[in-house]
Amino acid sequence: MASLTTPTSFLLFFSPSPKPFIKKSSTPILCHSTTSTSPPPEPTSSTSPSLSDQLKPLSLTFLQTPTTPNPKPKPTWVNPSKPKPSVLSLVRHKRRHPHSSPNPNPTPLALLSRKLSLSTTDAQFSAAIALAFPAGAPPPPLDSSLHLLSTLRPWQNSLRFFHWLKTTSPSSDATPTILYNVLMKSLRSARQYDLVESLARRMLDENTPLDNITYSTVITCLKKCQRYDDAIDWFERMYRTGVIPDEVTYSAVLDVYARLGRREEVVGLYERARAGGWNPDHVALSVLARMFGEAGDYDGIQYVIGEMKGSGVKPNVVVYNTLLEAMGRAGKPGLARSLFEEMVSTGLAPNEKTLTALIKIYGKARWGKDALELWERMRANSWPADFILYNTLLSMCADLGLEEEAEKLFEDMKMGGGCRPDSWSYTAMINIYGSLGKAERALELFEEMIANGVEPNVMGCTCLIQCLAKAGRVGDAVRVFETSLARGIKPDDRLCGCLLSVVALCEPEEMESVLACLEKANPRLVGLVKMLGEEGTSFDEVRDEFRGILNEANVDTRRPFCNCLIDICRNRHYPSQRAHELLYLGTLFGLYPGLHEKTSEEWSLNLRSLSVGAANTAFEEWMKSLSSSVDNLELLPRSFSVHTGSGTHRFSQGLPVAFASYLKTLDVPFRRDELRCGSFVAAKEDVISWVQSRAAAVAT
DNA sequence: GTAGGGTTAG
Repeated sequence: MASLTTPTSFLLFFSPSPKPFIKKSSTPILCHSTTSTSPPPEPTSSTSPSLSDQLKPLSLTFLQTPTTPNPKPKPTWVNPSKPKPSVLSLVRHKRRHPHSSPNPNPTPLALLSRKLSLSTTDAQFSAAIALAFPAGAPPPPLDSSLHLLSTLRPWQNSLRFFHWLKTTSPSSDATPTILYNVLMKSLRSARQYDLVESLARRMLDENTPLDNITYSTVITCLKKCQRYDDAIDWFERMYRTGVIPDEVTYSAVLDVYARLGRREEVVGLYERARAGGWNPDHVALSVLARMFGEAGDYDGIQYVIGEMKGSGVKPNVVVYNTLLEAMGRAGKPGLARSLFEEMVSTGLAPNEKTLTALIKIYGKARWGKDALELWERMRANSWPADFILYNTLLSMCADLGLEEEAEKLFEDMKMGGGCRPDSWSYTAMINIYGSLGKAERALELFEEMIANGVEPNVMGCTCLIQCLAKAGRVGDAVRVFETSLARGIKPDDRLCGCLLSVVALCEPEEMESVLACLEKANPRLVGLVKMLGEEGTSFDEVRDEFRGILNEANVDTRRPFCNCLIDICRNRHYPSQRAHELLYLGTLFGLYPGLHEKTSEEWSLNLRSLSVGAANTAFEEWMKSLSSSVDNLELLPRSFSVHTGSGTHRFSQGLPVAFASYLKTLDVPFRRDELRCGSFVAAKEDVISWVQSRAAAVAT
């Protein structure tokens, strides 16, 4: 890549299509397209064709819907020697029923299980088992073995029992599949996922048949540790070895593809199974709904609802919860509300998750009134609440600035039974007081939290530091940071961004103490801050180091980092070109999409996502480019506008006010737009005469 | 807890 020469003006608003210098390789993709918001293309299949690729031609055959009704449909599968290929078996595995009848009293077997569970070493276990099953005595019957395998604790004892069983039974006897399956389930609940997979490999090695239960257990284990590709390998192995998945295994795999974001393949597999005569159940529909919700795909959600109605499945509470969540993600709060009313009217009782999903949706939509009404209705109907629901309500109050309601809820939690405030609850309260500028109350809550033995989390610590610094209490903010670090909080990128903003806004004599905090969290950022302050640092050095830091940072914190660094450069009187260099790089890296727009009617500058310093810097660049346009006699629009937003958002740093006062110092023709809140406008004639008068001033 | 799949938080 050719090195970019240090430009005197960064041509921010001219460069036709800036090529980002971001490494092209893997995960940290910093170069978003600035024009398109469409998701990245689906990953293409690798070396061997995937299962769904192989199934595609068949799927097309099945999915053909004749445009004209065919009076005599020709059966597709006429040759009985060639059975209709099916991707899934419509028959579920029969559940095995133990021979013994249920007994309310602890059986000898249950007592034995307890005794064996006391073992903590191989030797102890061997001794205990030798007592229960003396040499020469018959081995335990299958039912007893199954009971022991699934009830022994901890999982090591299940494994020891399994090994003992294998050594005691004659080697000619194959180990029944069910023993493996039950052991696997036990290991899965102990989160020993790798062990489950190695047991499945052992079954393959010793030719113990794997059935649908084995496969679905292995697949869900791999799913739980995000080894999705391995899960798909096992699924494909089923077909290779002639085991046709049933609906349980099939929906587990649909979920695997869904979590990989391979939506087209999920739909392909789903429709393929539908074409084979399968009627989806609640689980499959939930998987689809979750997937479309995750993607914010409203059409997909409608498809699921259509499938539900079409196949006659009456949604249960889980399906409703998933659909509600999906509606929320797709940004349809009104539809979520009607779906909820539909659910209640069918007589289904909402549970904690239903209500949590709704409160989240109402909060995001800023429907405080609806959220509070729902809360009243919950109490009136005695609908269930848990601490997640309480915390969601508190967070909603924090987002909407509902101080009194939050305090009432928080008191409820302290008084009530099972829902004691935890670090999330305290964080929400600190967030409320912090965003209302009540630094003292926020600090009191932090101290109360620690006094009550609730460990602070990184979010609460960030909120508190932010609010203390805003109140000018930088020393307290530094102390909170030190305390939190000492209590084992691991600073994340958000906290670093928060510290960086304190570096920008604190008094000069406080800067070193804040940088010392940041040094412990992200020394590289401190290095960059120092580099920026030095006269001798070249543009290329800034670019490379800044890019390196951004590539390491969480995507959501990249723009805040850039904003804060620009503020630091301006507030600390760093070399004057620095702020412009950073804004240029930020734009190049795609951190400020849609910064300016041109229509024939109006050219506009959108400063809404910029900090005060970044906004001023961007405005200066923009005015430079407008001057050039005037000088070059370009076709100009009737008006020019700058948008700062109304400043009512909770995180707003008062940009409209700051920008208005900055405008006054500049003597530029922009004036507040009386019609559009947070906008500033100038007419073409005023801009032209301003440019000409400046040129005249320079000439004299 | 006596074989397998889906839903909850900045």
